[in-house]
Amino acid sequence: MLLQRQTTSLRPLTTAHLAQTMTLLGLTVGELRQKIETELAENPALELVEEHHCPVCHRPQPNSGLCPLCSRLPSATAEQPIVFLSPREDFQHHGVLPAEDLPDDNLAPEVEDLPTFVLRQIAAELAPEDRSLAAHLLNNLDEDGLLSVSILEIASYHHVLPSRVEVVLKLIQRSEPIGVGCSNPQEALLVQLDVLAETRPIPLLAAEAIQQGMSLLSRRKYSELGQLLGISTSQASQIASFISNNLNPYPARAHWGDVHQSAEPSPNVYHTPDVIISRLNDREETPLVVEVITPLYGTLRVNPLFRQALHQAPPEHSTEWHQAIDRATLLVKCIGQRNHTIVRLMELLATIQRKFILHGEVHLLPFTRARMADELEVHESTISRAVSGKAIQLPTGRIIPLSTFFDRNLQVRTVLKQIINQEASANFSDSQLAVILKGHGYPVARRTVAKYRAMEGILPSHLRQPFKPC
DNA sequence: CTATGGCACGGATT
DNA sequence: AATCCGTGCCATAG
Repeated sequence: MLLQRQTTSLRPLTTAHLAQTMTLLGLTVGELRQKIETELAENPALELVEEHHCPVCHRPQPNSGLCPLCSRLPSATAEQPIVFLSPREDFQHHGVLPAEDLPDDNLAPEVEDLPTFVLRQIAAELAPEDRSLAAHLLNNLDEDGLLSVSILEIASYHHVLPSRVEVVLKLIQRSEPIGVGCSNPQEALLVQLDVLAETRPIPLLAAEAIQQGMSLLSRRKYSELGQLLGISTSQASQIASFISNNLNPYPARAHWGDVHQSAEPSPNVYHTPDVIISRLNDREETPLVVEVITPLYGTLRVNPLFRQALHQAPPEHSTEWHQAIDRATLLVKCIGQRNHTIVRLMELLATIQRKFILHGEVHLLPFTRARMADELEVHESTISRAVSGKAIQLPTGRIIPLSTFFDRNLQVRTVLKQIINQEASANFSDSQLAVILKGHGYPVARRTVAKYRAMEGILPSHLRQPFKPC
């Protein structure tokens, strides 16, 4: 107690304040934007200055002159990714990157919002008189693709039976992104599971796990989940990993597994991408364009006028004003630091995993955060923070967790999947698979093959269908 | 006897 | 320090 007091009083407020660093690295764009917005509202010393536009591509950017992309374009090489900060907020759910990214490219990007996207899919099966119902439903989706009104509300508004609304809703839920229009994540998962079951075997009890153990599932209490379902802990966690690999509780947020530990009231875990990677054009030998998304348009800085006015501060507000300045400086500095780290991280990642980004999971090289930390000469935890909870959009439009880049066995698992899919008549047993994998350069134990199978939801050999749909 | 799943341990990773 | 991951050994099912 006494000791604590001493240490706190030892530090003079002013310098301690400035030396401090905020933990911004671990935040996603969405979280960071919230933080900045509240800070902006509360702190008069903070100022958001208007952005400029690049004369070539008209993309908004902090400085005048050419934007980072356009200025680096001439010297771009295929191996070296172009990484820069981008204020883009308007990504598309299923988005192929809008063409505005390519200077000289005059194609207007076809912007389609989620409601129209879904409506187009179901149009054929939709009775004309139900069109307004569908429209009403689709317009009440929240940003996660979940329905924010009740069926009864809609029904009574349109003077129809709830069952009719349900029919339309079912139609919606079964279209891409599968699960849109469910009223909660749980329901969305179940619909997805159901649809998935038509094309591929799914683990037993997966549905039960979602129905009964949703809260356990999201808190990663696998042993309790196992007890609930009457199965072992490892079985439970295998089901969990299947779910997080293949299903998505927030349909509009594209493919993004990893049920995060933070419990119920934080829907922000699933979010818009923090980084978007695209290719410059369709040719093979092009540099990757990596956009690290910034939360706001414009640049954040300490208001110079406020700083000038500091001398004339009324004495009773003097310290208060100083603190405001300090806070603002700190925030600006930390945001800069955050951006810097992420940019460097992405530069290296995009270089190393170029093949993975372009050609898929088979080409993912095993690479640990520790190694990355070593290369970048930062602490391991820095990388961990930078990676965790963030999402990245690949050139294909898929959104995946950034942590996938450090998935140690994804590569082997995909190869395994391929082998099993290609297996002609006879199904390989786990030990056979182990031998084959060894031949491909992946020495794994038979026991491990079994685990990978389970993770991918592939049944044991004697239960597998001899015919592969392809 | 063969193929798999459960459990648990040790080492790597975060 | 906590967690994840690959593996070996044993039990069980077919």
